[in-house]
Amino acid sequence: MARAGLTTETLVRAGAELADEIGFEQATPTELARRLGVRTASLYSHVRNAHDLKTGIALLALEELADRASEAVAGRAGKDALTAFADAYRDYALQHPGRFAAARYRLDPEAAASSAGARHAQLSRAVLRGYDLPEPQQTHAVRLLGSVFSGFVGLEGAGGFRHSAPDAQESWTAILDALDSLLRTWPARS
Amino acid sequence: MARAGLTTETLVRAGAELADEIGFEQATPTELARRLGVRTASLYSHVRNAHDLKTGIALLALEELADRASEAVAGRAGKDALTAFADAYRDYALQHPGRFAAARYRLDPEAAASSAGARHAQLSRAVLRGYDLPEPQQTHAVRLLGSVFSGFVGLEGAGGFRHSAPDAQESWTAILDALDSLLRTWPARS
DNA sequence: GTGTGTGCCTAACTGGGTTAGGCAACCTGT
DNA sequence: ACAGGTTGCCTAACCCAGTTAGGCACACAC
Repeated sequence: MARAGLTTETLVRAGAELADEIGFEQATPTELARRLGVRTASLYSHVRNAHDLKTGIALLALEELADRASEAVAGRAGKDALTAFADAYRDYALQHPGRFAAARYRLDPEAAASSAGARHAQLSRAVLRGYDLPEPQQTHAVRLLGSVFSGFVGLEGAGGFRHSAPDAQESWTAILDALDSLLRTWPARS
Repeated sequence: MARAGLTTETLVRAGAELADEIGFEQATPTELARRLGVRTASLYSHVRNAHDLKTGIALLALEELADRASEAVAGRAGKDALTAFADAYRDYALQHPGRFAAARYRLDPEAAASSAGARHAQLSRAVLRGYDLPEPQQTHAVRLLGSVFSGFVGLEGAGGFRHSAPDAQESWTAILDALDSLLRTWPARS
């Protein structure tokens, strides 16, 4: 019997493809093994268990997302940077729904530490450089941006905007305009 | 053997409790039956299957959330209404994490139609009455609010703000200030 | 007290996740 | 070219969740 040449890397990448096709939750070891033409038990030489596999996919997705965001922000500032950053995020979610769902998978502290989480935080702050906010407003703004992007994309993916006009793209543009305007005039403190 | 007096209603309410205690995903028919001192198969006289049970919990949560939001918005306007609405949403999520997760459960169109979805949409628009935005800006603003609240609460629940200062409450307040200010000066169009 | 309906049961099956242990394909050195 | 060890993938087995079919007995209606 020919060896399939599995590695942890292979499994995680194939798992990510699978997640994009059938959904992150449905990307089980059993289904993955089926796709790879291999018995389920064979996966367990390369990943500890199902959770481990999912964690691997999540880490891959976070890395890819950070790569794209980083590419988007490079050489841009102000609203340009904000828009490019936001679009990188949303486009990734639309092109890779399974991976994006994975990126929201709850990581245990150990996995979280080895994740691209820190890069994401840095990138958000880089976007805000053009707006010149003092601490702690900058942290609040980072959290606002994270909330809006994650919330919008989550709702869009769940079909929340599908059955009402205008379409999601239009709202997305308007919301980015609004955020830009907000960041330029962030209220000092009430 | 004494009858347990199960009904669909009982199961859904017990399921909601269970979800709050151990998580929505973990609130399985098996575990629910254990809690109720009943065999798993016995549940199937009252709910069609596991998905049906989860849908029931989701509908309950959406109803409860709409009740709270409605109560919060009544008799308030402008920033008052915005804050009360937002807090109702967030407080519910903090007090009932399982139910809140259920509220984000993907419903099939039939269930969605019978859900409190329409009430939620109405309530968002009611909050915005005080800000007097023309269409289509109002729709964009509704979607922005939905995105921010759902995103923030989602990130907070996932522990996204737990390991950095300042604490989530402070950012929440700042973000509501910022949103109020944004809504009062929403950019006409670029 | 008897009959009837139905609530919860037992039994059995499907399918996913996981572990233990074995066989054979590959690599390494001669 | 071949013998050694290594290791990749296998078979076999088990557990646990979800689900269905069918039966017993409790509770109410008379």
